[in-house]
Amino acid sequence: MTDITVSIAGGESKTFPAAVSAQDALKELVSNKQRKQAVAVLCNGEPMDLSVSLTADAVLEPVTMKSEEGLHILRHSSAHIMAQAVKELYGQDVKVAIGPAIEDGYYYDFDREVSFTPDDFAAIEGKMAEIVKARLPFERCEMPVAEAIEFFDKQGETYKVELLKDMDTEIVSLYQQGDFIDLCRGPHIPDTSWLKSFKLLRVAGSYWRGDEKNPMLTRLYGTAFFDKKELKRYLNRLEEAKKRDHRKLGKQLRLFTIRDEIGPGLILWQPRGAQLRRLIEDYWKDEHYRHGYQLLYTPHIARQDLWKTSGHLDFYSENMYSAMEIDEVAYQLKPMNCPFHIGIYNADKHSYREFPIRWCELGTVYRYERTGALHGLMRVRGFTQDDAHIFCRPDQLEDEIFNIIDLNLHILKTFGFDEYDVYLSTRPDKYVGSDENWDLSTEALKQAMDKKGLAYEIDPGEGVFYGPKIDIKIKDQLGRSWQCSTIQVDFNLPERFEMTYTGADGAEHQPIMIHRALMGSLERFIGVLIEHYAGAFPLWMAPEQARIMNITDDQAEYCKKVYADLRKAGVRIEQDLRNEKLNYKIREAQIMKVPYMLIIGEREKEDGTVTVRKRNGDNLPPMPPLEFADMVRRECEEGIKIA
RNA sequence: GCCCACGUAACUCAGUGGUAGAGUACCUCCUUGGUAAGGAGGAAGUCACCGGUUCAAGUCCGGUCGUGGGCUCCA
Repeated sequence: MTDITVSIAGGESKTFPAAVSAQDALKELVSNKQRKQAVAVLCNGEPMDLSVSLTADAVLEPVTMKSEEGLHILRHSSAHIMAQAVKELYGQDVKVAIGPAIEDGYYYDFDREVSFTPDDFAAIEGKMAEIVKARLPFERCEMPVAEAIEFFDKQGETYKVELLKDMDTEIVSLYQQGDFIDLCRGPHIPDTSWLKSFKLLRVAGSYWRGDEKNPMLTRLYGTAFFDKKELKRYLNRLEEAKKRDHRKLGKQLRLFTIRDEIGPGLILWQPRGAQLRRLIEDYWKDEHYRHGYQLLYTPHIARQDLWKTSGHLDFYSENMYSAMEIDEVAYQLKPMNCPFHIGIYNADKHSYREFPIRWCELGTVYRYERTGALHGLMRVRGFTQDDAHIFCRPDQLEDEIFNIIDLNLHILKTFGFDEYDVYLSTRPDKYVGSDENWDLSTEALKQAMDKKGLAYEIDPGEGVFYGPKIDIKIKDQLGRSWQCSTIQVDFNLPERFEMTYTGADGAEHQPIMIHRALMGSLERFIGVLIEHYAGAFPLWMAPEQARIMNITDDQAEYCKKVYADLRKAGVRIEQDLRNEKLNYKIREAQIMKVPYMLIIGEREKEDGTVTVRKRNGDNLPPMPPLEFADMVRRECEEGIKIA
């Protein structure tokens, strides 16, 4: 055992006997210097896999360098170094705003007359490398807010001044490396040389404090890692993710297209995409029927008065398309399906004995989205919700929520998603309905999730004004999480539309209404599916399950017969009988991610068989065509999970 | 909507003021080849749209539309 020399941010170091643990050594070093925060430890000159951060209460929290928190600290420091580089390069032209670490990296917002472009990256990265090489220590100091305001005001850093003015503490901490001093809570790496590998990634605009009334700043995004290999792995992952991008695959696999002459945010489903969608829809409808739902169809427009009654004109008009006049009456495109389902409810008188009523519809709605928000299939202007409305009595609420969650998770699982983030959004400041009802239904949502064993976070005050809700987000390959499922209790519409049922007591009561969508919208869900499977869909939802191909023209007639037989047997098969080499045909089928290729040469023709090549390159022994059809059927049945 | 970048053939992209290009796809011909691209030829573009600068604009400037990365919002 050798003695250990421990160094911390600011450059202090001390040698301790080997018997002292690094943690204790550090504690002593830190307390001696009365530092409130420090991070990272150099032990005998080598980085140890340990760092610490001290909270204001001087509680020592060891953090491994390789941990999320260690990485976070590194990236935060990298943001400071980037800001220093920018200030050194562009000096007085630039005001700094804020620069936190985020998932996968960090950013820093700048205010500059001329925006940055990726062309500036090389210069900034070069300057950062110089700063790293200079081994500048990160030094912490504290000062009263008033003093800090004066300090930053003198330098014209108006954003820092604004931040300081909003702070309710008396003392703030500043961090300095080289000549660059930034308002910061810390902690940071001991000195700039700790930043071994970093890269600027992109430039984007963002509003000061996220408010579009504020000035637009230029945001530089970057990332940093403890070693170059990890950075490389990260950049490779970004490349991989790009290859899975549903917009790229959607084009390559001929699933959907968006065209200027049709309009932005409006999806055209090509035959393969339409096939995929139909398979999903069929599965969805069958599963809903099995779970006691009834299917509805409703129109796309309704009289404007309907939207007045529903409150959409008051609360949602920004998202609605302008009215059209039909026989001197105003009509509007539907942004939601609910009022139509309520129309169906109100067409009859109802008894408590009918409940729960579960009505579902693949309902296409149109919502105005700002051009900058549109994104492939993920964010569009016309989309089809897998909508349902459940009408029930208060005592049925919890069971119904449970059933919905159960069906929800089951359907997500069938599509291969078993990881998601779940949020429970509670009563906002402005709301309708009684407190009693809110408490009752929030409790019902909680109970149902607990019963299902579903872990969730609470989003306080984020509920819709008409009721609490559960949101389930699934993550795509780029790490973005997409809200798909949503379950919302509604106290508003039953009231507005004067919905009633006759209770056991013979009196009229108001039903509880639940809105829910499991996939959210078919567009978004299919977008997520494309990225999830990188376009290589499981057999049961593959638009083209098999492609038959001949080696020479001599097998063309046999191929046509097998093709016809397999189509009749329910296999989604296409044929490639072109005068091309087998390699060429396989390559094309491979690019289109067709699960099975049926290869037909003289041997297969003689024996009346097909040779099956799987998408992964494996071959199955030759088999009669109908045996292949059975195999496909069995594999599909395994894929479609029925609950 | 806002900031930045981009828009050239069906697709992927080159082309920095002087006669519109490549690869793939498509069509024709040759080739009949057993597991990821055989060969030759042909057709294909109002360089997103509108306006301006210039002897000359795909290229420079302005506007419009669209796309991408973000901000905001959301299924």
